[in-house]
Amino acid sequence: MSKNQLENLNYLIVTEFAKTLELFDLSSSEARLFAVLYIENRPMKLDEMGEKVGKSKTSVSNGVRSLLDLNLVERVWKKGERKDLYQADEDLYRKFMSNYIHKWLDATNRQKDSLEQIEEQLRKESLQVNNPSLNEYVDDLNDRLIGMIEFHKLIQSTFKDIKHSATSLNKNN
Amino acid sequence: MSKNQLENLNYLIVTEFAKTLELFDLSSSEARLFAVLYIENRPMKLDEMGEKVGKSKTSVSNGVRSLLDLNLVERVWKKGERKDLYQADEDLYRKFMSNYIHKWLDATNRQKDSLEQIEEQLRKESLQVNNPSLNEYVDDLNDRLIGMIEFHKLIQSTFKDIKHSATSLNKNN
DNA sequence: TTTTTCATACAGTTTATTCTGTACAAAGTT
DNA sequence: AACTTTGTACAGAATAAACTGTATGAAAAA
Repeated sequence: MSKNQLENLNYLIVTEFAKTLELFDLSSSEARLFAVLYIENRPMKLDEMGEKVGKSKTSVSNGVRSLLDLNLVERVWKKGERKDLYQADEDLYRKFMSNYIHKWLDATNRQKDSLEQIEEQLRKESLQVNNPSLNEYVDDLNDRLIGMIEFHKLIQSTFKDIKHSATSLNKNN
Repeated sequence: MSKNQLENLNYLIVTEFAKTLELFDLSSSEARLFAVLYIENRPMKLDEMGEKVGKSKTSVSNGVRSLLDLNLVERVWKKGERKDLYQADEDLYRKFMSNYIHKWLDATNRQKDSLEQIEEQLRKESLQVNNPSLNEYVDDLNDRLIGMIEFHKLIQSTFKDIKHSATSLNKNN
């Protein structure tokens, strides 16, 4: 097997892996960048990454910062090295999955709160409605609100389950 | 409470609900469109929806078709009505969650297969490598591949758990 | 201190996505 | 058959996202 063939395989792997990472709401560039960092398995410089993903240094700099913000990549210090070095977190599952679950739980919690607040407001003000057709409209609206809130609760309970399943999986490793 | 105030609440609810729906990979327009259909709780015509979401008929037509493709909305027939009528599926949780879970399972399965295929290819061809430095590279690459495949397995096992949890939730309703 | 090397802010460009208006074909009405 | 009404294909406009090259300031090297 030639070096060329190996580089080809490397390229394929990066491409496939990046597709999976996009499912976690990374942009395609971010996904590819992380995939490269992960497969190289060593601290890399901006220009090295730029070379590998075929993007400008500015672009890679932005990408790396996103990944840093998401806690998927860390900056590494090496004696006598002037350029910044970055490397991918090893623990794929924990980083990606738990990030993801928390994102869902946060978001649905926030939105459920908003809806419940609206529900309360609706309940309060509906007492002052005498017009029968308006009253009916309020009731309908309230039904729908309840449906939505229930939906949010179900999502949350599902993701809480995942959360537990996820942490127990981690324990077994 | 005035009719105007109610419309205002309605607007707020749609906005909040749409945010949640975007988490399921709907575009913001699709999300808003579904939210409107759901809150109205009745079959709606294209122009009515266009009015409510403030978009052109063409735009709504495209949006509705996307939602139809995703099985989130259905076309409804009504006697003596020339225009098409569409309404939102009632069962939010089942439609959105199970769609979503299957999407994950499908995608990760496909990508895991690709990676395993590459792994096999690597294993076969690596037997013909004599150059020591290339050999090391092959081993490193293989390690990384194994890490990725493991990652995919963990994701799958997590989503299979959710799938069960989700279906049991449904039984209790 | 001067010079070099680096990361990133910024502005402008390219590319991709979303939306609109017109046009047309299919179906309904007269 | 002639005329309306309706949904959507299509092409172009508007908007948003991603990328690039230049410029700048901070830090290291000379």
